Amino acid sequence: MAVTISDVAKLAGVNSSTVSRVINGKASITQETKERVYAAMKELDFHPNSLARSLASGLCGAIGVVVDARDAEAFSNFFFSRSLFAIEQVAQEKGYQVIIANGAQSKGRTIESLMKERKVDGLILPPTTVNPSLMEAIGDFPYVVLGTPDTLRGATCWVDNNNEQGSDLAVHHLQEQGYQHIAYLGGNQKRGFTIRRVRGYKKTITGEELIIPTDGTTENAYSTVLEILEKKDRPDAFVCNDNMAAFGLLKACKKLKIRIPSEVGIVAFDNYPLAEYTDPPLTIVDIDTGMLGDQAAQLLFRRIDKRCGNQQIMLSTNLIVRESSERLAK
Amino acid sequence: MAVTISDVAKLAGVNSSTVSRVINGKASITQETKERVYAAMKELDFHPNSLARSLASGLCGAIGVVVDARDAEAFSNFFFSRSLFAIEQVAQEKGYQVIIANGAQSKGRTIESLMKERKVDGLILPPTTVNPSLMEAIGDFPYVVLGTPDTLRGATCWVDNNNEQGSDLAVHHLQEQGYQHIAYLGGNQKRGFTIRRVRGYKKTITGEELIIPTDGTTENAYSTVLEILEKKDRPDAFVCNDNMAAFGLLKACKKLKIRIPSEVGIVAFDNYPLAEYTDPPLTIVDIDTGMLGDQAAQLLFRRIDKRCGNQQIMLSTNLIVRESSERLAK
DNA sequence: ATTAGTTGTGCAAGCGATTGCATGATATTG
DNA sequence: CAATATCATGCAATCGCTTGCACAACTAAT
Repeated sequence: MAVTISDVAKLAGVNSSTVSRVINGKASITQETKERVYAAMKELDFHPNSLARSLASGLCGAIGVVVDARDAEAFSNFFFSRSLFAIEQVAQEKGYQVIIANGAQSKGRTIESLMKERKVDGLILPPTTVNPSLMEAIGDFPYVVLGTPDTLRGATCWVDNNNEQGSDLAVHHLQEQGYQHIAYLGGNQKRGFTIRRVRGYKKTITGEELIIPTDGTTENAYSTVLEILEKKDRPDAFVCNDNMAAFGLLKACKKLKIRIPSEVGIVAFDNYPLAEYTDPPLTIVDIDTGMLGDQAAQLLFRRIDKRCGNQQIMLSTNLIVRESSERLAK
Repeated sequence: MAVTISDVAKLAGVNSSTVSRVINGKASITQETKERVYAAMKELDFHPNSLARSLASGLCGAIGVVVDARDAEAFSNFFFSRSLFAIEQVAQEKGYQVIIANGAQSKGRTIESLMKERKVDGLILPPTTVNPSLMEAIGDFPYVVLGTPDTLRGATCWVDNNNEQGSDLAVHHLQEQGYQHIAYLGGNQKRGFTIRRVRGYKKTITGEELIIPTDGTTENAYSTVLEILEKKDRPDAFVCNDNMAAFGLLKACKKLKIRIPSEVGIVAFDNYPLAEYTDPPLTIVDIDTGMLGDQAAQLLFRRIDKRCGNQQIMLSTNLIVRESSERLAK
């Protein structure tokens, strides 16, 4: 058996509750007693059993991050992994563990189990899981949605990048650079963030609207856009829903020997490491997923500590201007 | 307070130990009793407190995945995230949680805490953390290293892709395609897997050896290889340590108008989603990170169930032949 | 010197399950 | 039909820690 708190107590010549108090830095304990306890802990190589602690204290010291990943692709999505890194960092500072769980196959049962079986003190959820029945089950359990839910926007607690504003930034920039006919390329038009980006595009655009959906792959973007570029009245600029679409577009332009940025300008959402190294480098609406994760985790801990209720945090996006859209000399 | 096992027992008119046995499917319980208990559980919306369970049973129902990530980049590394996806899947089937922890800043303290504070029943570790003192601390606690440790290869438990064999595959293929002067491009020459890949390259190569280290970025690979390609006696083929190096190489060839695969052949390790869409598409030594995670998790659970001791599992790699190395007509 | 207020520590009752042992009720066997 | 084995269930200890309450010792105020 492992070393317990009473072993330490015995060795230090005190009661186990005193040891507990020393561990948790509670109440007033004589410096001398403290030192005796610490010495005993060190001598016995004592590590408190976190399960027993949690059971007694009612706090489990873990938060859950739920993903909605049908395949490895979605999971390795760098959006997710960067947020996760940030979340883990915040949790570590707080002395919390991070539990990840894929909720894709389970229709809310993953979330329920994490919560009701007392495995976590709080949850970070993907927007796709939000629905009225889940929210009812959650009750006042601390959670934060990472992204804007499609329903219950006002009644839930979430952190998101401002996708509308991102499109606005992109379109404005392209207009300033003198592009006239700006199209929106890519994205599953059913997903919330795409809808919001398209909405921002529509709101800001002055000329003719053109929305070109894709299935999310580079290949599909390539073939789809190829046709469009061959037309006479082709757009002279594109806002791309993601880097995949942009890569496809780059390839199509290369194929047709269309020069970038002089003939066609490109701005893309998301900042893949590779976006900097394409030819030419891509102008990007930077979605700072690290910050997103950080903010979500901070907010979650505030809720766990009962220091706030539902909140909606919208982070603004930044434009990183690179060659793909710089038609005007600086 | 939450619903407890004794509430259920009371409602079902049985003892709490009976309820416990029903939950755990233990011993022989009358069908009728079982049904009464199930009904009571449903009526009260009972969820067993996993903390109390773990404390009593001695099993925590979680495994830990330790990462060694200094920055978000390393963390979002798709190698890691794909493995993680697979690990989570295996764990979920077993009813286990997955705890992730970044051990980068803590010099083994993360691992020690996870293990000794009874937070997990087993650990999946990165090869970089392996050293004699850690192994001593671990003792016979179940763990699996994901990758080959640089030290203690024979005395630890790990799962890895066969990097040497991967290089062998690559070089052989290039030789078959008639390339004569094959160079090895990229990689931090201090990292274990790079060393093993280079070893495989050296072993299989017949002509002149040429090893070109890079700092891992596309940019560095580009500038480094540009110089080399301008020389007269440049290599006519490259084995790239990773996709980043290959992207840099592609860019350099394009710049110098060197045709691929007729003038220069390329094979690269790792299978980024993008590798299929480059121009030309890259021939790849496929590192199946999903399988790696799957095998590691399976092995870990075997160890947790005490069904095996240290084991070393080496998965062989596959070559995915695409245009970048196909000089001969098929 | 008496009273009141701190302070440091011990006692013991939880937290919510699991599980070995005991027991009474059935089933099996000669 | 007595004796034995098997089955279904209850009792109570246990897992290792936290924490409210009690209390003695000491300080400060009147």
